[in-house]
Amino acid sequence: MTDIVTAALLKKLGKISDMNEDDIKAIKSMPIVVKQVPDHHYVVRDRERPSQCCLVIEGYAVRSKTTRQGRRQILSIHIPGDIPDVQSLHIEVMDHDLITLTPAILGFIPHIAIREMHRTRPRVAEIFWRETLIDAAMFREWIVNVGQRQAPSRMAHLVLELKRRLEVIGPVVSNMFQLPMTQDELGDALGLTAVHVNRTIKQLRDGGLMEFQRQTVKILNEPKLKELADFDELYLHQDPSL
DNA sequence: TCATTAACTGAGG
DNA sequence: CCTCAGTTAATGA
Repeated sequence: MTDIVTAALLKKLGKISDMNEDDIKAIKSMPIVVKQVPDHHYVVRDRERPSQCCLVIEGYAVRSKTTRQGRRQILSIHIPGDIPDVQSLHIEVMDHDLITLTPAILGFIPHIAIREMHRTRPRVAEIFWRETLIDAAMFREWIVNVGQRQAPSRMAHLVLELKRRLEVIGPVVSNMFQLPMTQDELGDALGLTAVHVNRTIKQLRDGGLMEFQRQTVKILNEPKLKELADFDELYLHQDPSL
């Protein structure tokens, strides 16, 4: 398996933990089936019982849930290096959907292989544990965001979180990065209507805080944006020594 | 199809 | 009375 498949994953895990060479070797030697999928492709659906986990190698994906009335809540945004459905390893039935935002390259890893790696390399199991708990911390922050913050803070928070996470794996250049979501999709993530998302983006732009054009975010005034967002990156736990 | 903007509305502080 | 956010509608890219 070429290293590009696990490159982003290893960068991220290296950031949140101290791995040794054997841990890295074990992760690199997992049997991974790589597939290309189109944008807005359902990778796994609510109620399905996958026998493998999905590693995002290239592209973006979201986890979401849709109510009977057809209203969708986007629960999390996933970037290369993420294993969004790692919970399926120990919870058989999916309770939400996993959908690509962009054309994506995904790696599928059989549950059996991950379980075996966890048995032979307990340290890797601990690192996956830590990663999963950080995932939970991000959900807590997401709840606070959607439940208690006003629209401009919500938007600013989402943008800053994504920037921090993307920086670990690479693609943030001169304060710019890809946010491949329509304003309607951002609304589903933030609990706002698309019209209000548009108003909010305009407000942030007029305030000189950030720009959002053709799926690209440019952060113009990060200190002000952080203050507005009430952004404290502790919850990302990217530095294991803290 | 998606983004933009205005006008209006109601809830709630 | 003011702020925030949803709805509707018109317009443009």
